[in-house]
Amino acid sequence: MPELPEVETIVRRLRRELPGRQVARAEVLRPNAVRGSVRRFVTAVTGATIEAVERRAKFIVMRLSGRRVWVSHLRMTGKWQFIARGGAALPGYTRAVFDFEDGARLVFVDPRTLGEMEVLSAGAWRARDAALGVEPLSPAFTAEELMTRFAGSRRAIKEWLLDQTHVAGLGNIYVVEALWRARVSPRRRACHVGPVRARRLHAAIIDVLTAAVAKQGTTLGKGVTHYTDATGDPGAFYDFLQVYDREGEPCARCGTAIRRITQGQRSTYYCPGCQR
DNA sequence: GGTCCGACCTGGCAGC
DNA sequence: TGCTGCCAGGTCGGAC
Repeated sequence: MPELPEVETIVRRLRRELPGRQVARAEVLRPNAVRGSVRRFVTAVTGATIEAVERRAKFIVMRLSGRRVWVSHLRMTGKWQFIARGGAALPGYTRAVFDFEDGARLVFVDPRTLGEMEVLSAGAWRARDAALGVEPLSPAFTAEELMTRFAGSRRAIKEWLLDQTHVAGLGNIYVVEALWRARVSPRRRACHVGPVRARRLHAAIIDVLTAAVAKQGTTLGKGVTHYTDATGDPGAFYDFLQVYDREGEPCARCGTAIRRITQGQRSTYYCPGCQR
């Protein structure tokens, strides 16, 4: 599922292709791919030039001419695919198509149709941005800041880390992996994560995200619902996962069988032997 | 204000 | 082989 490393991989690919291109035609095939009025959205992107492609948390942010911002979120199964002029036909589950003046296309594909996009004013995007938490791969993300924030919450640390208003961009896979690396139990209350564990967790979050970005993210399986980047390539980080999707396998650190529990209606994988 | 939980959505897969 | 029902999970909104 697209989390920070997967979205970053897609953004890096789109950044090579999109800046400077003008949208000649926009077609929304499934209305719920757009938040709000489809007609207004199509009017806003048609004729606009993409000036920059950025990532914020799990959002893909395309800066448009006219100080507008095209924001998309892939949710579970969304994908952006760039198709060069004369390239492949539209993939299955295409939800929106954007034709550029030079014949290239940008296609939004989403089998489970939870992904969505919208065009915002620069001011509206700034407000949305301000509500998101710190970027974990930025200098602003420090162990001290993390410790201070932990102190105010009795939530389980795993659920706390998934809250995008705290640390932006983390999702289920990388939270689970970071907790394993830091030897912190996912059930421990945030306010009971002391300085030693907080520093380990801070380092583990940076390490696991950096490693996953280097491997172009994680693809869990095959099929249309699994992550691929903007050119259709899968991520290669799956083999480096230590606990996620490894229920019953021995922990690489202590040999205890990896356990799966449910927290906040989501699967959590952890080692009951060495995560405390 | 913080926390919890259902809804959204549909492909994949296990079980029968 | 075909059908049924559960599972996956990021975000939002409502309830407590």
